[in-house]
Amino acid sequence: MEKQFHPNISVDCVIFGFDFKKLNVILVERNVHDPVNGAKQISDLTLTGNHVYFDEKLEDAAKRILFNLTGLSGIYLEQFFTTGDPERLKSVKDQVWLQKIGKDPRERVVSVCYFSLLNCDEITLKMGNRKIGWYSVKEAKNLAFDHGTILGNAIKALQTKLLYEPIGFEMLPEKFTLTQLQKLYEVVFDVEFDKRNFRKKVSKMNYLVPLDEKQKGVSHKPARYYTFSRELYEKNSSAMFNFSI
Amino acid sequence: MEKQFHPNISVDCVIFGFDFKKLNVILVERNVHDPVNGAKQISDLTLTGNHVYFDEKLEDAAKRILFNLTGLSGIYLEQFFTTGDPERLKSVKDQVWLQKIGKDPRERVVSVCYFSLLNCDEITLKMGNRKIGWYSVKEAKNLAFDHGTILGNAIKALQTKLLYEPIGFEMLPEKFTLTQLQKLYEVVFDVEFDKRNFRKKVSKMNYLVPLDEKQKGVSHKPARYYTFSRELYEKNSSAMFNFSI
DNA sequence: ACAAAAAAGTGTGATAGATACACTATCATT
DNA sequence: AATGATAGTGTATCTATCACACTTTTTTGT
Repeated sequence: MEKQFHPNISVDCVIFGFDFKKLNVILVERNVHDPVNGAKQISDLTLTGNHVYFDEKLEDAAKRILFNLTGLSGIYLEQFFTTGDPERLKSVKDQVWLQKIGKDPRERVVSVCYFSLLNCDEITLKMGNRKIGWYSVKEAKNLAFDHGTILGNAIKALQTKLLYEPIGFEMLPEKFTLTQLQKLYEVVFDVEFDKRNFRKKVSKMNYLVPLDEKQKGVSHKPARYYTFSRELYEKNSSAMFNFSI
Repeated sequence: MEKQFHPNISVDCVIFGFDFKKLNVILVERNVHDPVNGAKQISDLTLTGNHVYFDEKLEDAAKRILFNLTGLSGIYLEQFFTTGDPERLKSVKDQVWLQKIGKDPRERVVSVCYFSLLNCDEITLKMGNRKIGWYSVKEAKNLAFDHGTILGNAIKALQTKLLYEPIGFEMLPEKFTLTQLQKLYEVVFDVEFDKRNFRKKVSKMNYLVPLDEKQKGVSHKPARYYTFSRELYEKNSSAMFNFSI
């Protein structure tokens, strides 16, 4: 027996990535062409999401979406918001689209939203026949459905979480430089920090471990690599992570 | 035509209240007696909640629940969590209960959870034939369904929110003393503050307005009343609320 | 080999916020 | 008039934050 999707329950994933320059999010193209003259009826972007199977946990559905997209498991995942008002899929465009992909456009769908964190460079994305890719969050405008609202909430949730917990490292490679770490905080909060003060601050975080290894092949003084030790972090749980800005 | 509940979508409300001594939450008794010998089969407590109507927004359902309970509208309300795993209502007790109240126990129900804030003393609670009342959050153990998890998440959400936004006042009367405000923060975070340092801190919040009015009928030096001015708070939005502890 | 370009890396002084700590003032009750 | 209860207040130390500029190390181009 084929697994069945629940018609009323879906999961959307806001997948953030950092490319050392800006904060990005994975979006998927949504295109509908007029069957007669071939003109574009809809051409915009959606978050990644899917309905849940009848016997599937919400978080497992989010993991499934992430795995199908990236081939990775164990990705950082956090539920942050749920949208489910009766009219959220009722715009003309959205109704046309739902028809096209074979969903009943009359159904009310509650979508439980998760954000997750990736290092942009470490993955290749794939998804059937729709184009998928990284987009700067600053340029991600006019999304389909209520996905603009979801993305806005996701960014706020990411900021709040980043103040209290050391999750920024999820968007960096295993080894990273302090400048990269600083840039990460700068793009998430849309501020700039003074280099010396930033380093003074993170130098108190003893779970940020300097390595005996430096950048190679850069045309300037190579920076030292650091790594995040979750073990050390959890040991000194008294030394709460607090990244007030 | 009678309004119909959506069988798969519900809302639960975690209603916090402060009685100047401890943090409380509204809970409802859930009793089932054996139809033959009258012995108690189930006797525990649930949060307040209900399914949403087909054409009802999630937040409107939460407002409806609050209004039916307290007769009040305009109560502070914040979505914080959604629970919807397939087995969340599948324990024997929960299945018996769902049968009793006329729900299909096989349906999967996603519950979108809101917390709201009240001043305990200002309301009288009512709800059909089930007993309802305030319970100390510290004593709220062994709740029905997955309501223990929901309550735990609600407390964390309340703490996080309370660090960033001036919502504590929602749990106080219009006029309150600084000692009452201090006690509120102490019970929510389960810490103790030094009186002088606490007052030094809040004295910088110019939206906390001292009144020309003091406590009456207390058998000790009467305390000055203060009030929270949302207007002043929003004017000086640059002076971000930040209650780091 | 040398100069230029690019980012890494480093210290100090000033200000603001956090912490620890103890006594006096004012009311009601007896 | 004395007691009990809570309100209300100041100072000294420590820690964190902020503003700010120059030297070091590497590659690249000549």
